[in-house]
Amino acid sequence: MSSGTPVIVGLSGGVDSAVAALLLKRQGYDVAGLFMKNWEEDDGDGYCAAEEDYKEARRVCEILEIPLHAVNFASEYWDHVFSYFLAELHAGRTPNPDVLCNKEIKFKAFLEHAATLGARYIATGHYARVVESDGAFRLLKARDSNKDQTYFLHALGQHELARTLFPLGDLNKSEVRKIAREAGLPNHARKDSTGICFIGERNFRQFVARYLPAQPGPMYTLAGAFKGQHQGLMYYTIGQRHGLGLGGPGEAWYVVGKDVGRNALYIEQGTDNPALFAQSMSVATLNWIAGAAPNFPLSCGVKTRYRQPDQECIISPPCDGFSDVDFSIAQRAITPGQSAVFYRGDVCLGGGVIQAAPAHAGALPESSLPRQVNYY
RNA sequence: UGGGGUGUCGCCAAGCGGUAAGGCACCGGAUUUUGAUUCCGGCAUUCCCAGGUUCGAAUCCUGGCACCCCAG
Repeated sequence: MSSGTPVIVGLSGGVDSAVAALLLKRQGYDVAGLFMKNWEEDDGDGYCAAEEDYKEARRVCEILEIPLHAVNFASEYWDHVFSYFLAELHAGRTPNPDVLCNKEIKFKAFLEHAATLGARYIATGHYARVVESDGAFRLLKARDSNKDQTYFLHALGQHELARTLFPLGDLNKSEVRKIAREAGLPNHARKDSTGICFIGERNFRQFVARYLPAQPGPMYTLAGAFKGQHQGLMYYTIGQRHGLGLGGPGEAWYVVGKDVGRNALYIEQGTDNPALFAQSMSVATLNWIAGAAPNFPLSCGVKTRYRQPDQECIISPPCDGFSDVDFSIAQRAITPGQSAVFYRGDVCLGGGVIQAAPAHAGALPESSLPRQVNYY
């Protein structure tokens, strides 16, 4: 069945996508690679990271003896991912651009482009699994629980999963590197990439400052005590410790809230400060991978951030697009703008964007509640 | 210019004659396809200044200087 089926693999220059291509080829697919450049470097680092990635992708294709296509989705990336990223930051929230990047670029622009090239499937080096039964596709966590990336894939749907292969879903990272090494792939020991996808690892504050100029403002405790100046609300996120510059007596200080209207940052002391914990949250822009919403109330697991163990929760029926999610155990630093992703065992059900979470102690001033941003 | 108190890393803060704890902040690294969190490492040859006593002082003595409090 796989024999001769045309597949296009998104090649980043890293080990994972290279091994994905290798495995598909071994399985008999008609494999071609595609290198995406979605970000125009202009920060004068001397050399261009994308250039290096492209070279690696080329070398991989030479060894695998497969063709390599290249495409530039920089304008799509800017319009559908980065502009949202900036708008959310501007609104005092903490966006997850990679979730949107998957939805809008890798599993949309790329998927459509691959179709025009004649591909039946696209494939990536994501650690995740797709399983089909009776025509229904389910997204499952990767076998390597340490590398599972379903968190970033929760915004996909049936249309995308039906056309996607994740060849690494049953492998551990160490096995992937071993396969790469034994196959003589030059990038077998290349360091895992981090940072925003296609943009790369940056000093977050310096990077954001190029698009959203610093607007210093006051820092207050929830009781209203002035503690100093912050550099700009967009540079901080809930639960953040560093960058406040506050020494002195007592425990470390953490961000517990923002007030965009007053340009004020709220802080409290101690990693376990009650103001950092919430028993529930509201989630919007929900996507259900199955294509239809489940029955509510739904008892399931949830991640409020990448690599967090699943937490027990109950999802209430949506109302005007918002669902309340109650935790069994209060959660720390629930952050508006971040993704809440729901699971039942290994099955990723879908997820949405966190809107707000009432903290245990010290309700923030009303004006500090983040406003929702429309972006879909 | 009477009395009392205090001056140790950017900020808190141990030490009270034996050769400068710790925390916070900051910097670097690890972890990480967001942002965070977390973890590891670095961070005062020097204790307000100047003399003195002592084998040896941040710790004792003398004299300055600075700040705080209470009285005027």
